[in-house]
Amino acid sequence: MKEDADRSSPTLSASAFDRLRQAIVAGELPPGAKINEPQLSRQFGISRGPLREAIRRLEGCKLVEIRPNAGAKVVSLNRSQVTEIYEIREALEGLACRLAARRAGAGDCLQLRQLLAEHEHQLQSVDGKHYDQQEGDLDFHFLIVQLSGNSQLFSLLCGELYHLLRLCRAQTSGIRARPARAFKEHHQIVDALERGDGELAELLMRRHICGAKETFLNELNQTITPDS
Amino acid sequence: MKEDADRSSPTLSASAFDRLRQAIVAGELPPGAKINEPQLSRQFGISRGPLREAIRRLEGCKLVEIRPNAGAKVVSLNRSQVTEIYEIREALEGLACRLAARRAGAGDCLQLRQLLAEHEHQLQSVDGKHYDQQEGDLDFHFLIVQLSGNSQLFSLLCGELYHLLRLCRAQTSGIRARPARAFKEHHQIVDALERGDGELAELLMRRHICGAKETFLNELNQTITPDS
DNA sequence: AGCAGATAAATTGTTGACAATATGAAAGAG
DNA sequence: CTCTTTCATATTGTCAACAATTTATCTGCT
Repeated sequence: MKEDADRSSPTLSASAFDRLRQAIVAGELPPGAKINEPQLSRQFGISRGPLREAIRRLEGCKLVEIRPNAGAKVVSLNRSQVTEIYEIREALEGLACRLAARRAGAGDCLQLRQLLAEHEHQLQSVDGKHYDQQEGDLDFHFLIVQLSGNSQLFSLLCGELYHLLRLCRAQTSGIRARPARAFKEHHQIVDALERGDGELAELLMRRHICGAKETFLNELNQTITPDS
Repeated sequence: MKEDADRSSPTLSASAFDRLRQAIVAGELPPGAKINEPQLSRQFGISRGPLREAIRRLEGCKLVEIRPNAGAKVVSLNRSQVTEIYEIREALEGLACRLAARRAGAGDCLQLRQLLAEHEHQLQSVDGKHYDQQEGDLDFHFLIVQLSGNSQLFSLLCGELYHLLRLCRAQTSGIRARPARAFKEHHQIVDALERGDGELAELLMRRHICGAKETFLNELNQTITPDS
């Protein structure tokens, strides 16, 4: 949580929302952490009014839980809840892929390939940056959701679910498994998109996410086990 | 928008949230309507602080759109956006059905049948109450989502999407088509759930929602066409 | 010592006032 | 007459203080 002044956001409430969300998904405010309004208002140099509005917006993203008269806490997800999120993600990104296959042009697929190439390059050169590979993975999925053309789906996945996923990932050690396999699967998905094969693209994406779920659950097992 | 004092909610903000959401999904605050803070705060007899918090929560439900320094408006969905929502709903409720088939016991299915019987009875007796049939339809879907056991899915569908659907329905004339067909499809879905056939239950639910989408889009065409 | 209840501190909920911005109306130029 | 500019109004954004509730601390009793 940096103490920098303002991120040139139109309103203090929006700025606080951005900063808080960033702090949460980065793990600086770990799951279960209490949201202390006086402390944060001092830290951000703003009043409690806009801060509370930001917290209510975070509640809408399901990143914090508010208990009346007892304040807000960063949401803490146990294994079954993480599984639930991956189930939802599988269904929604499968849909995104099916839709994207009908709308993606040659340029779109090229953009996807370039993105994958960049990530592959970053991974091969600097081995210490698995962290970025994580964010890169979301970039890929982000782009496909955008290609789907379904704006409601976009706001659901990129506005809520992906942030929840980043929050979950911040809980684990940060050591990523199976980057090579993920790249292969990503390319296969683009293959299907290029052919306009929505059915296959959906199937591949669902499998890809299902595998990611199992990988992540294994990582959770190897991490400390508070189970929240 | 009733002027009654308070609905015994723990906090004024939560109370205002409930009242505003109800007013929106009931069509009392129609799509595109401006959310006037001074007016509503007078109307609710509360200060603007908790009211603003309620509005930020409504934004999280996607029921209002906030433009910085210009206030909030009730969201207005055009045909393509409604289509997008139905696409998402199809994927998510398909998932819900598949999951519910694995968890639903005999008692759960009986409860579903009873619910359907009640609705069928209401429909046959009082013909003027198509309106309730609408809400009853959501009750059925609500129960299935609950049976899925996926709490994240529940909060997504019942906390957000269903309210959006009710908002959309308030735009149309209120004259419901195809109640008989819907009942038949509902029963077929319960049939599949009873047999524990998740694949079939998902397929039937997806078809059911797809049909509901087309019906609704036709109703929209017969209504006035501002297209927002 | 350990626990129950009372007291004090801290935090959340709420309010009304002030500042900044946007909306709408009136006046003036082309 | 239309468009632009200016000004008045209304609304949003923010703040600091107060009230209500919860949490923590400290007694006093068994």
